[in-house]
Amino acid sequence: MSMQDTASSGVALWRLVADGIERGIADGRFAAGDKLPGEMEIAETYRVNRHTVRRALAALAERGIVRAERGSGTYVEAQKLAYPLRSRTRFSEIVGADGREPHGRMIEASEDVATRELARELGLKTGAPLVRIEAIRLADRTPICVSTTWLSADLFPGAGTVFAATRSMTKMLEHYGIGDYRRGATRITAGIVDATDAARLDLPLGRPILVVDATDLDIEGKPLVTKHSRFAAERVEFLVEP
Amino acid sequence: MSMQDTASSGVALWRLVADGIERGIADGRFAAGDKLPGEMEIAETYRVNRHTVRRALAALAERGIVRAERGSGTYVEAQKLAYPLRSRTRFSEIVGADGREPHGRMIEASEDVATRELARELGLKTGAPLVRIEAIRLADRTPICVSTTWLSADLFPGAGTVFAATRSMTKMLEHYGIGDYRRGATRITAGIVDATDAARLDLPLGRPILVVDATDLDIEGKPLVTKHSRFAAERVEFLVEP
DNA sequence: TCAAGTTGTCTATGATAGTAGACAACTTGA
DNA sequence: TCAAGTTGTCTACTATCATAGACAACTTGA
Repeated sequence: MSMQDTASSGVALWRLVADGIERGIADGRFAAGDKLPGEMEIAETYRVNRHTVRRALAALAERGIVRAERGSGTYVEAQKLAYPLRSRTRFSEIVGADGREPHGRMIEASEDVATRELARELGLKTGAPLVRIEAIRLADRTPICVSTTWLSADLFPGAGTVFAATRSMTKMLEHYGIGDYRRGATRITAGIVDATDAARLDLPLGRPILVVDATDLDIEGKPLVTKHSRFAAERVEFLVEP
Repeated sequence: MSMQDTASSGVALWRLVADGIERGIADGRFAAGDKLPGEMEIAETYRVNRHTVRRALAALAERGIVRAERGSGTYVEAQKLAYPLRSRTRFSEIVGADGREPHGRMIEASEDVATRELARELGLKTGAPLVRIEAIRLADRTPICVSTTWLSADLFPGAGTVFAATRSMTKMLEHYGIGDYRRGATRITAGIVDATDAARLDLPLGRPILVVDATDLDIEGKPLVTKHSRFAAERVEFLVEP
């Protein structure tokens, strides 16, 4: 296939190759540490020029998924981020412990009112005013999860602005005088990524996600925030320790 | 956003715009028959050049999803023709019920002899003389299907000429004294349009077609005609009712 | 009838995408 | 040591992608 003799789909060839290799890693055809086929061999299997393969591998290397070694080969880097689920769960600490650099960014903040479920989680009344924050978290340049966070608009006025500035849930809570907090109940399910999250997580459509619903409590056990997070399943591994 | 100032994702801008518009149609923000915003307005909402919008609209028009009218605007194309598969299936009635005007036209008629399969379908002997009719059916000006019809040359002499004049299978059968008929077995498969049918259906090459093989029977259950029809999949939706 | 707004077409320019070939630099195993 | 195989880099060429501006052709409503 070439761009010259087929109708263009609007998706670059190198992207198709990169997605193919990434899928191979995600579903275990290539394990962490494995050597990928040579660039020429990949080029032949995809019927594509070697330079196009190199473009695909460069994109994967940029995201830390593979690593090229001159003279030797290209190896699968992608070890899943080990994400322990403890009562004290801080994204930045977990990523830092993995030797990677944590980043956070707010996508959107808005006013909302509590549904019955949200009110129960947060210990508020149905219809109580809430702040809803959509945020994304990354390790190095790789998106790990997107999460929707709700918290009381009465207790945390202007929380969206504060979070946008601090880029950290922990620092945002400190701003309101919350020195420490801990994880309450955590529910884990799985699903398929939707189009919006796919774009945010830089995932192809149809990939599995880990869905985590959790509420953080203050030291007295009073609910502070409740979150609905979607993790790229292929980039993270939850560790539940007794 | 432009290819110049952001890291490329490997997905063309026009494709993102086209996907966005298509999603808008799919989730009902634009209904069938609606006028889309002007090209300039779309360009502004997506922060993109008008030519890029035109590329996106061209791709959608190519697939029959929108239709541009010079000087007026770009409109969401009619929804798929709902085509119920009942024992009494008349193209003209189905199209009329959809508020559109049915048309038929003979492309070609020729003498033929029955293969074993055709003979079995029509209750004739292998090698029996047949009339073969190629015809096209349209709703308003949109081609819906092309079909090849075989019927006995002994029972229906000059059928090709009669069909060319009446432009209707029902009227042609009336000419031979057949007042009513009903649909026998119907087999549905799908395929890719070939060059000949593509030209007749005004379809780009590579588009999917619904292939229907069916035999019509008289009121006593005796086979009258057998047909091999190819429907433009993007213009029709079969409804199977219990 | 006419002005405003719409799609269609043309030219032009620069950045990306993809192919092609050649050679350098390096690793591995015999 | 050496040949084979690997990744890295360079040049060259073509097609596509995206932007920009101008104007033609057409529709609509006042």
